[in-house]
Amino acid sequence: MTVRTRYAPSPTGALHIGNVRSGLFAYLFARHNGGAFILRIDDTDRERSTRESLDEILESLTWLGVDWDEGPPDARYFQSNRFDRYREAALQLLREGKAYPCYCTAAELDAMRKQAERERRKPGYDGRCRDRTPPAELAKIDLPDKRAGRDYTIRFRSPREGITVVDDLIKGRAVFENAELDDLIIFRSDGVPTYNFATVLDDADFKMTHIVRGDDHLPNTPRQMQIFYALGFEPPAYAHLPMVMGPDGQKLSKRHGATSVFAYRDLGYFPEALLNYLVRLGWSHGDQEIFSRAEMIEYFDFANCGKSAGIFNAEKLLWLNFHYMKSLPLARLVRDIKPFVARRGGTIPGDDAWLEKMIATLRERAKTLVELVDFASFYLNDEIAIEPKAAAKFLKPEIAPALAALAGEIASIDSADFAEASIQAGFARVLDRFAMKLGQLAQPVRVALTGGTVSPGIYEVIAVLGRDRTVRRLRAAESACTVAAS
RNA sequence: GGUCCCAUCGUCUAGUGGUUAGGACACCGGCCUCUCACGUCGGGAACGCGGGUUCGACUCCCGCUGGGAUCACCA
Repeated sequence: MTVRTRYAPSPTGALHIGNVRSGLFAYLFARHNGGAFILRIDDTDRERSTRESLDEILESLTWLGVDWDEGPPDARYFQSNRFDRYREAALQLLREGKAYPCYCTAAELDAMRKQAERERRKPGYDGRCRDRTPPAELAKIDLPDKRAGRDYTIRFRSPREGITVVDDLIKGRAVFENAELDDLIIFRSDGVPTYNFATVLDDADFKMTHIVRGDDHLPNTPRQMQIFYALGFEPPAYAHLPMVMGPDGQKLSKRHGATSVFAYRDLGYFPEALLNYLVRLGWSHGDQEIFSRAEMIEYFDFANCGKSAGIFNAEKLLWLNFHYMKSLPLARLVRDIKPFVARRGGTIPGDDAWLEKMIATLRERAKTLVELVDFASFYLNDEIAIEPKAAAKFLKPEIAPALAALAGEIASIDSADFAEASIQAGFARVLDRFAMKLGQLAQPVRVALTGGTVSPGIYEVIAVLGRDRTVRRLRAAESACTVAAS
């Protein structure tokens, strides 16, 4: 039997990284087994579902490179297009006496819950409408339709005796008393099926073999299995992944700051880094930390998934991003950095080959693309601002002659020969003439060229900056020294 | 509160009855050095508690404690 897994996000908000990790694991399991990965859109809640969220989900997965074999844009993979099927199945259950209409109003239900809570009983539905409709009438019951005056809900008649066993691929065996499962609503009074019902029917119709999802769904599982049975299907295998928590130990949510895939993309993270981070949160392969997509697929299995929740560690993600910053091909970085430069309204004073050289000097100093562009501003902009503190410390009158001399040396280098070696030779002559150590000259030059005291190696900076801009900045710094003196 | 899940350094984890309990992030220190980084070398840091089982438990069982999830006409 070929493995078929699915990822079924609902388009009611951004694609959350805790959530997308479940999708990733489902994806890896399918790919590892040469099976199919299906993307399904759970949009039964038409009030909250938006086109923007759908686009964000699709774009996020594409950016991450998590590709699906079946799913959008194929209309069949949207729950909102399957209402006829849900109605048919619900009617079937009604006819067979496996479901029944419930006439309790939302307000009544709410009151019942509060009452149960006061009396410290379990807050579930007590089943008061379970036998209200005689079996003979059940087959004649129609689905809810408010406009036709049928504003009741349809509940699933859950078995009250026995047990339901979930043999989870990750958590092991969990046994539930059926008496604990109340009769859940499968059709709302507005004629819309609920999640637990639609999901089961989809998983059955699309022949899912393995349900991979967060363990917050574990309590739902016995109910869903019972619906599978009632519908005449065999439940799939389950793999419940532990949750991803925020630093405070609570389920990761928006209030923990950046949590969406888009947020990390816009912060200058690489999809490789995000994927690598996510795959190691709850899964391991010995001591290995760095995984290519091919390796993830090759090694992934549930046996090496942990059972306990993990706390999202932004610093480790940052380190991974840094790792990819240092090791991705320069051509790729050139491509990736452009939108970030554009976003700052900057222009690029060179071609891709020049950009590569620039990035090469910066990549081991920047952990994200945003940082990279920040550091690159002295390369990218014609005008630089000199930090006052740096100027006060390094651009003193005494250094002016040496700066002038260096400007002359640099200016005299033939453009065909303009590289680190010739630049270093120019430095050596100035150092010799003024009897200075490199350290005494490098810092003032650094301030003159970059505006600050921190930068890549000074020869590299000059090589990338180019002769003319270097000379111009050197001369400007020289006069700044003189002005400060007078 | 009921039900279910979970428990190794601060964090992510390796470990599957006998190990000086390993790695990674973060942190601290040395080296390298034109600054900052990178790199490199080294350091501190963990088996929640109590009972069993066993010649021997981080590993198996039970209890406790702690943490989490879930109990919607949301998904």
